[in-house]
Amino acid sequence: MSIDADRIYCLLSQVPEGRVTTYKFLAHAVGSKGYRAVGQILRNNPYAPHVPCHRVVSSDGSIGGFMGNRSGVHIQKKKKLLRGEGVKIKGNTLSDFSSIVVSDFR
DNA sequence: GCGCTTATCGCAC
DNA sequence: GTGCGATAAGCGC
Repeated sequence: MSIDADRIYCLLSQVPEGRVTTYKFLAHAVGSKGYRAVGQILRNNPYAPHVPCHRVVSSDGSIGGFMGNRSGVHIQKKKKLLRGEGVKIKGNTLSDFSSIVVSDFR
């Protein structure tokens, strides 16, 4: 089955500020194991600012990478942005990730 | 305990 | 039609 990109955007859209989600759960939420596919959809991001791709992190709580290449220093800005929303970031990983990760969309 | 490899899905070329 | 890419999980050493 295919991952409904619209579903990804919908779930991500309902994630409040100061909270993040993981590729694994997003993929699982749509009923697929295409963890990478989720990132791929976010990579194109047709919904742009409506879909806070920087709010999506890896299952380990690490930022992983955004904008198609983790080399993007923009990640640093994202981390700071998330921190401004109430998300504490440690290096390349979320400190309170386990406390802010939304693993239950329903 | 840490590292590398395999599996999986979507999008771009 | 093929290849690459924002990951995840498992197996090996």
